Amino acid sequence: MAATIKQVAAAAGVGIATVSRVFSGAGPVSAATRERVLAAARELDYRPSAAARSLKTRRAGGLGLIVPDVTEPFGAALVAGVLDCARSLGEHVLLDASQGDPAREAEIVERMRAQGVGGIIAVPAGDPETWRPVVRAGTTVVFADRALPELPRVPAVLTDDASGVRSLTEYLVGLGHRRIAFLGATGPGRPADARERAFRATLEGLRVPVDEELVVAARPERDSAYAAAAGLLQARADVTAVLAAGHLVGEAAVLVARELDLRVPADVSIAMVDDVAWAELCDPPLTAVARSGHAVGYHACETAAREPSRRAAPGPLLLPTELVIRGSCRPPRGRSVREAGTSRAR
Amino acid sequence: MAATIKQVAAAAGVGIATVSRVFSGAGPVSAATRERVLAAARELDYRPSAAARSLKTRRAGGLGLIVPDVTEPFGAALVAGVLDCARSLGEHVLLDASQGDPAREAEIVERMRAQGVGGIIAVPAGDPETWRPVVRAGTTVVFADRALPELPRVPAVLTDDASGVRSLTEYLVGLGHRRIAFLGATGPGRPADARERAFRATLEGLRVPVDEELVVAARPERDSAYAAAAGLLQARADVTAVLAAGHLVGEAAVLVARELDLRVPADVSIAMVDDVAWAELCDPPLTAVARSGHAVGYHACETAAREPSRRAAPGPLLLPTELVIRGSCRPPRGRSVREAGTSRAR
DNA sequence: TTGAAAGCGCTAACAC
DNA sequence: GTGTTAGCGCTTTCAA
Repeated sequence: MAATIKQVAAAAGVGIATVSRVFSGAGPVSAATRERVLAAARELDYRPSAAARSLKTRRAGGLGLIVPDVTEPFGAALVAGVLDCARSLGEHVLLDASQGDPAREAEIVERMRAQGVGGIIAVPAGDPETWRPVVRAGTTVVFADRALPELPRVPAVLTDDASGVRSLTEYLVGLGHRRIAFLGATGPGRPADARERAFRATLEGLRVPVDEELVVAARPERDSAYAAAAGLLQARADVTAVLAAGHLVGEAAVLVARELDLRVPADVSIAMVDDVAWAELCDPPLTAVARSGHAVGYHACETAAREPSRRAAPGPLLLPTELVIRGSCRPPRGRSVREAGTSRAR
Repeated sequence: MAATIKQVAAAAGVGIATVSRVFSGAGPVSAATRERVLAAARELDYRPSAAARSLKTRRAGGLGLIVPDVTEPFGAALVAGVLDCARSLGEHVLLDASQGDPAREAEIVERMRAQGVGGIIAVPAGDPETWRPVVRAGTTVVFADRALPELPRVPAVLTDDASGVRSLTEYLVGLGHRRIAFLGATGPGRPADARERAFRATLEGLRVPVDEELVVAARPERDSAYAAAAGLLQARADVTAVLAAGHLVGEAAVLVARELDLRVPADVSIAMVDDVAWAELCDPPLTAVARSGHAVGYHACETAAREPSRRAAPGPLLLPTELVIRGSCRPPRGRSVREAGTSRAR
């Protein structure tokens, strides 16, 4: 169906090598010849075969992109970032979703390798064994939004969640909160660890005791998030603030508070990590830690395209987060900011 | 780097054709030989080259997917649907975002064709000329979420928006509303036409006059949506209900109502098309027309994979929508549902 | 500056 | 059942 290089060559009255030179941009071709070739090609609707080219050059090109779930706002933004960067690089992208399942991820990686992608950008599902052989085989791999400690040599682009959680925790404590619940979001691609550690560390730094009962974790599903939030808020009416470590638990906290007739922020303050669209639509709008999935994707793609040799020093690239203060947090009932400040001082 | 079929053949002590038979699944191979080949392949970490295969078979495989924006909830769901289906088909997918720009779309299509994809699924940006040559060249094309009237022969998978809007309009009128504002969402991939037409038709069918001043449209950006909603609600305090034809205008309506100190649903009822995550988190939760992007993507992918010959009769596949009633709509002030019913009868 | 020719790794006839 | 062989469309020496 499609025209081949041979037909174009014949039509233009030149050798196939010349046509190849015109299209691959390499090698010298006289302007006149180039014109003739281009005209013939246009006439025949010729389109160089990517398959043949990559068979010959042994690099197929294209970037593989693996995210847990394109439906998650952060994942979608990450994909958009990669797409934007790939576009400027002239690369195409192969996308697949791992659902955070290592077995599925392994399959996807396998297929992408067979496709001959020039590099893979992934939010890794967790199993380092999936990646070790890939890296060893020389395929460029860049981790995004999550790194695997077992593979410190693989470049990674992350958001600085620890600092985001620290800011948020300090903000809450500064408002006067002492009994702050931490709703962790573990699961695929998102072990609560970093965020939870940051929460604990900040509290300790501020000399606020960590109430273990108030640190809970949910799997990344609505049900689990809801159960965790409900269990927490029902059992402990003395909680004055909830720090949700992800938008799913944030959503759950808002819903549970409403169910329990807890007014936000009069009865409980709520804040979360991930500034998703609805944070602003909530009533009151939710204070959140914003992190840019687009930036993560864009930088990951840039890194993947860069020559491995001229890459930045090892260690993940940490992108900043931003604390967006809206109306969902207030000093705990019966205390003003001032009193809170005082009580912190003593 | 990677092992070739030749090396595997040598290692297994067989001819390359045998190895090919084992991996392509075609042709008879004795169990013993197959085992030997598989073992050798595993040993060498052999992976058939997709490039060589598609060069030979002249069908590269893979599906191209073009959406306006992966960041839109509906678009993301559509992508997820395609991914799910492609996975079960054993196909990979090439993704790109057109931003609803025909020129960009044309570029993307061009690249995908060069890649030799087996079919393209697209939410078309609007220019039929992009698609005509593709279709003529014999490439499988399936439109999703939007069809091009100029190309009636291209299979399409759509949601039945007209019926969704009709249900919603009837619901609102049934509640007693007469001055219903329609906030259209035009723009990339989403001409308000179908929804607006359904709105008008339903109103007319119900003998409710259409107030032209209350039918406005916004471009699919937050600013434009907000401006449209604000202009409408400020100019016409007598509006009792807002039907937002998309989640962006829905969001704008909620925000503007809050800004204007309009209580929902006491002062205005609000409902929208597209049941996005925040609809349930709003206070009150928003009544919405749900349509499944996942289903659209899944079916589009199935259609693209099906033999063109054994495809269903022409005409788009219409997927159902569902009216999800929540708390954001109520009879207009000073009227009960009963009165409203009465007034409708007269 | 251009053309001829040798494959890249694989599949599909066709022989055995 | 299995091996041999002829390309698929392209890039890339090497000569001319």
